[in-house]
Amino acid sequence: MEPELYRETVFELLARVGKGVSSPKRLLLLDILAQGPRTVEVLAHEAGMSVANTSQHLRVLQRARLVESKKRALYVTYRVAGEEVVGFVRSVQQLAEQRVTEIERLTKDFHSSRKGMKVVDRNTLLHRVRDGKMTVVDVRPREEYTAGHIPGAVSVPLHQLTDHLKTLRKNREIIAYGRGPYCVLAMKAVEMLRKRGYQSVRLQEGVTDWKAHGYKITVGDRE
Amino acid sequence: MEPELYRETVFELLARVGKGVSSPKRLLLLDILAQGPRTVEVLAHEAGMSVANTSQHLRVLQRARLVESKKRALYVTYRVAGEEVVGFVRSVQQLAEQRVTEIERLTKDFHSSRKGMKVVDRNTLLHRVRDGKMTVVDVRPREEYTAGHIPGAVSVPLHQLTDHLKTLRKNREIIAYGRGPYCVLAMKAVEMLRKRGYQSVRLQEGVTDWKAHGYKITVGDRE
DNA sequence: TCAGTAATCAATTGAATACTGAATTATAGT
DNA sequence: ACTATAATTCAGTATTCAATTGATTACTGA
Repeated sequence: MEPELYRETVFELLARVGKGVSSPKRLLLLDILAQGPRTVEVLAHEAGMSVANTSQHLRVLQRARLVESKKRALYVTYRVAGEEVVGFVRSVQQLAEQRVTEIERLTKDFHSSRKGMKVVDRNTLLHRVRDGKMTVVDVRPREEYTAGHIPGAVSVPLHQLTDHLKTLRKNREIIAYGRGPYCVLAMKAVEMLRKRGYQSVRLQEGVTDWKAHGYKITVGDRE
Repeated sequence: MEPELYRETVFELLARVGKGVSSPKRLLLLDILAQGPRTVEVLAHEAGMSVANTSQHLRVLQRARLVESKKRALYVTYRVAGEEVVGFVRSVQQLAEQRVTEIERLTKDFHSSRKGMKVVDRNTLLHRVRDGKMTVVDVRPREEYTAGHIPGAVSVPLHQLTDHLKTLRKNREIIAYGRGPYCVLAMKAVEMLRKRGYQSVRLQEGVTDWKAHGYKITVGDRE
């Protein structure tokens, strides 16, 4: 084999990983899978795409060895193929946020278009919680909360938010967080709370980033 | 703007970075640019592709903000848009090498198909050099050697290798290195040396990795 | 101003990709 | 064996992408 052919073939294979993160849908799927394993159906639903399409994107991700699957009974469960993959996807996001200025602009536009939507970073959260000024609310589904959440956070899945309203005091600031910086759940929660007169802000990131920075997390949901 | 639309748009933008590294040719271009800035013509030549095609790939990379260009006189010089980009490309390569098993297999096949092509890692190099058992040879073009090379390495650009043969002793082991793990220059050099009876091996990586691991490098070419 | 050169742009081709909806496969429960 | 369900595969269509070719732009130096 000629060296040139070898190099060409290697780069072809390297590009597989790149192809994995070259589509918005696949990045979204990876973002969801970073939260924990999912079946194809659930993934399709959460990503808002058809099952067939999801399955095909997953095949691409699997070829790139970014995810792996396991069949149990009727269900095929996909998971990220290791913690390095989560880190890699994070690095794509960070590089993009840092360099692709359109993202910053879009985010600014988005927040100003729905004014009142305040965002808060990890440090601010820690300080205000320490001062007892804030209630931290985890809006993800119960299972994800159980799998790992910010210490002291209360589990209030988005669809149960209205029921939990009475337990929340209006004069206390509420900080909601979800899956990540682009988590629609958290955004909707904050919006809803503000509409009803609560002082509510959103944490800039989700649990993945929290954990990635070495902050403590709590597992389980028993008091 | 709806949260869903925002999320969708953000992921679209994130995917730009992914698209940048989703084509073998673009990965190759980035690999070359990691060595230092280049004009379009030079890039096209080194990558073995047409100028127009190169230019178009560069446009994709620029949209992803992975490279940036500067026009001076007739020439447009491209460079990686920061050290983070080099790190990112490295992380793509590492993830792929680690996970895409086909790469390992291919590499093994390649080396066994041209037997005698020995590869050596950084540690081995350091030890044997310390023992005075090895001559280290940098086969890249002079400018790249000047921009930064392994301490103690001699600059012998590939096309001048035959001229330099007389200065090399046959009973002394020669270790050649080039731009990176897939550097065709280094492979050809080793092959040529072995054909002429020299004991020659290739360093597994190039200067970029050497530097990335915090090892010292020497700049300049005056004795 | 004009010839020459580097780079980009525009138009085109064929190949690869994304998505949909229907057919197919695999498995569980009855 | 039969039905229901999860997932994959397939066929078809629309879109995007890679690469080539030739034209165009931008600049230099005579």
